[in-house]
Formats: sequence, structure tokens, C-alpha cells
Amino acid sequence: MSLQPFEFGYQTNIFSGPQSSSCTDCAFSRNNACSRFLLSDASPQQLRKTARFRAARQTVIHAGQPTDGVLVVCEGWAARFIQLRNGKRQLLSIVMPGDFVSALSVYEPDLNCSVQALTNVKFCALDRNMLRTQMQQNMALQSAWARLAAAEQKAADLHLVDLGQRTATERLAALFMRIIQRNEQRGTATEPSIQFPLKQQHIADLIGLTPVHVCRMISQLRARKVCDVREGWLTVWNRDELEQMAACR
Amino acid sequence: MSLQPFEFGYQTNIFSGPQSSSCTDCAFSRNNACSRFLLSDASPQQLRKTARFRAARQTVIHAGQPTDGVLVVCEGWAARFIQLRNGKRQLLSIVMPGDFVSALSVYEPDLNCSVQALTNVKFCALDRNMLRTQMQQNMALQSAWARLAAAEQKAADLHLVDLGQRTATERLAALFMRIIQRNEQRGTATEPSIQFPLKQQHIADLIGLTPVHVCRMISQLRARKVCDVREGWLTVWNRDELEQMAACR
DNA sequence: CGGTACATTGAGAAATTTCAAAGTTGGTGG
DNA sequence: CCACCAACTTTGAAATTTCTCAATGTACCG
Repeated sequence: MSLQPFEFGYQTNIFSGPQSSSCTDCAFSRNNACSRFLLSDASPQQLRKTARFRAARQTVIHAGQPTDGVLVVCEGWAARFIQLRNGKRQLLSIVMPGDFVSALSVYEPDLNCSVQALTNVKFCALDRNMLRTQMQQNMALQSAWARLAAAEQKAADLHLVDLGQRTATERLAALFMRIIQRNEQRGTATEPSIQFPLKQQHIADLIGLTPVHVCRMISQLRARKVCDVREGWLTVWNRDELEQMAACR
Repeated sequence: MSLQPFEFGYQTNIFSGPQSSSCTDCAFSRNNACSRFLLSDASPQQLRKTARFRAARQTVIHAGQPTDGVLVVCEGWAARFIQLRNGKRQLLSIVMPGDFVSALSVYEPDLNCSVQALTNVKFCALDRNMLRTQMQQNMALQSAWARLAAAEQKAADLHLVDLGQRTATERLAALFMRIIQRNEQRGTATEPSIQFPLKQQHIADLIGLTPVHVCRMISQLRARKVCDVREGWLTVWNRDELEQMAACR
């Protein structure tokens, strides 16, 4: 199992601890999808084929490029996206530590989108066949997987609602709330401030706006004392109001 | 197996033939997802729990309401959608004859969205456990299912790109091309005209515009001799140009 | 010090929505 | 067969949201 200590260009990694090479050492192994459902069970070391690193802003996978396994992000944030010919691109989802890049890739090797590292990222590829076999033998594992896949679909559906039906400010608020909720679900502390490594350009590509407009809307939220995004941190001053703005259904 | 000859309020059903009660008689059983992958195999009659009808504009399933099986549309068109409190709603996907309402519902009973009949619709519920057992025993079936699920995810991703990055006209063109391609994939004739039961309101809710603006954009396409949507039919006069307008990546 | 990536601001342009009214269509009942 | 009704489509004018272009500001790094 090759695991080079990849030389990061500069220190943007929001997870500053030493980079571990084994899943059992992983800082996130205790409260995350990948480990809770798939690695804690049997033979994690066999299951994991490779672990790799990618620096922030690098592309992890290019669309069309077949993956050599089921990708899981171990550290850092990544984003699935689709690149258009005219230079525009749409971020489809944010992948956080412990998340599958795509749950369905357990069955389908083709990702049909690209993946970019938002921060420095450590990720690994799990053996697709071994994973399927294990799921086949273990009902609990299978339904855990199903829950993850369903969560991905639900997230995509809500994202569609945002893009189709909601104003710039609402989309922004909804994005923030969703990140906060994901943090809470995984047990990460949700102080007034949480780490939020997305640049305004990422936010723009995610919620279908221009970075200029995102900037204006963030300024507005700041002026209204609701929240702020600044230098990799999201600070919420008035959670009730943020929730209300994000309220969807 | 109860199967009432549901009394349709009026004749909007785009499939005018006699309504059959058995899957083997189904007009769509030969070239569609549900039958090709799931019913042609073994004991289709056991698998199918119930068949029901719903008139156009009716809601088939309300969000939150648990489904009594894996829903498949047999005849007519339906749409998954999410209803917002403020009266807006987002159509998530169009479900055509032979499609699962949601492939993931094989594993997860909760649909987390509503389903509306766009035309008169016949649909049935397949036994979830029986389906899973069958998939477990039959690898081909499992990978067929995976292909369907992946196609759904891919469709959602492209939908996101449309809503986030593309202009009204482009979204419209993309929608038309996608419907045409689905028709072609299922072997339905793609004459210059195809049946297209979506109202402008549906189109608007699907691609995130106002019905008024949809109307204007359709008028524009009509004026430019590209295509027309009228009284339940989509007529394409200049497919090359339509494809170009829809070109995404 | 210079460079790169990122954030902010202003002004004008473009896309889309809103509101309101009028035109169509198809089904229903007299 | 006609009148009516409901659902749907079309059109116009004005308001609003968002984008584009362009310039300036800021932080960090080598």
C-alpha cells in the first residue's frame, strides 16, 4: 500500500493534525459514514486499496476518467462538479470527511462528473467488489449504504429546489444551514463559528450565481448582523434569522 | 389483486388503448426499465402488489406519506416534485411509463417528495422485499437496477447544471432534447412530433421559471422556426439548432 | 517587492418576474 | 348546437433581480 507524504504547496488544510495512513488511526473514523458503516466491520485494511492526497484547487478526478474504486474523502473538503465548455461550471455537492464521493459508485464506476479539492484533501479508494460482497452478506451494511445513497438524492433534490425556486439570499442561507447541519450530524462542534473553506467563487458555482453577486449578498447578511463568511470561517450571529431565511418547506 | 376500472374524469390520457391489468399484457412491457429488468424474470404477478389509476392533475403520493411498495408508472406521465410553503414548487423529474418513480425506493421507503399525475396515470407498487431478494440472487438484476439508479442521479446532476448555469432558452431546449432522447431510448417513435403532455406551468416549475416567461421563450422558439409546443405535442422543425441550443458539455 | 488569488464596489445592461388583462381551448350541461 | 366555465396561453408595461465590466483593495507567499 503506497502512501507518499505528499508535499502540499502551502498550508490551507483545515485539518492540521498529522496525516495518518491507516483508517483505524483516522481522526474521523469514529463518527462518520465511511468508517461507521463500512470500515469498522471487517478487514478494513484489505478493503482500502490506496490513499492519496491532493492539494487545494487541484482536480481530484476528471470527468470520464474511470475510478479505480469507491472514493471516500478522509480529510479535507472536495466538491463534485460539472464543467461546461463556455467556462461555467456547476458544483453538484460538497464532499466532507468520511463521505463517499458518490454512494452509487459502489455499483457504477463512472462518475460522470469531476471532483475538485476545496482544501488539501486525503482520499482513498475502496475495493468495489469487496465492498459489494460485504454488503451482500451483511444486511445492516446494505441498508446503511442505502441510507447514504438516499441522503445524497435528497440533498440533490433540495439543491434543485434552491436553484429553481429561491432568491440569492435564500440560497445562501440554505447553503450555510446545510453545512451547519452536516457538521452537527457528524458531531463536529458548532460553535458560533465553524470552518468553511469555500471561496466566494465556489459558493457562486454551487448556488448558481456570480461571485460578484455572492459577495454583495454576503455583505448584506453581514450588514444585517445575521452571519459572516471570512477567511475560511462561517460565523453565525443570529441563527434563528438564518434558519428562517433558509426555511424551505 | 384488486383492480378497479377507475373512472377517469375526462379524456386526457395520452395512451388511449384499453387499460390492461396484467404486466404481461402491458403495452410497454417489452421495451422498458420495469419489465425488462424486473418483471420479465420470475413471478411477475407475485411481485406486483397493486395497480392503481390517477387522473391528470391529481397527486399520486403526498410527501411524507409512506409508500406501500416500489412504485412504477405503467401508463401516462407523472412528476416528482417538492411543494414549498409559499406556493412555489419544483418539479424534480418526469416519470415516464416503465420508470421507477425512484430507483432508490427499492431500499428506502420514504420518498421525501410528492408525485403528481401529469396525464391520467396507471401505476403499480412492487413488493419491496421480494424485489430486494430477487436482486440479491440475481447479479444481472442488481446491476440493471444500479444502472437505473445511476441514470437518475445523472439526470438530477444535469438538471442542476441547467438551473444553475443556463439561460431560459437553453433550459427549454435542454428539456425538449432530453424528452426526445428518452423517447428514442425507449424505442418510441420520434417523428417530427412527439406527445408532450406538460403544460407551460409544469415546464416552468421544472426549469425554474415563471409560466409567463416560458410562454415568451416558446413563442421565440416558434418564431425562429426551431420547434413548437402546442396542445400536448412537441414538434421539432430544426433539430440541429435545438440540439445546439441545448448543448451543455 | 512583486505576484497571485481573492474580495469589494460602482454603474449600467440584461434577464426574468410581476401584475393585469385579454384570448383560446375543450368539456359540460342546457 | 350553443353558452358557459375552467384551465390554459398570450401579450404588454413596469419593477426587480442578477449579471457584466471594470477598477480598486487586501492578504499571503516566495
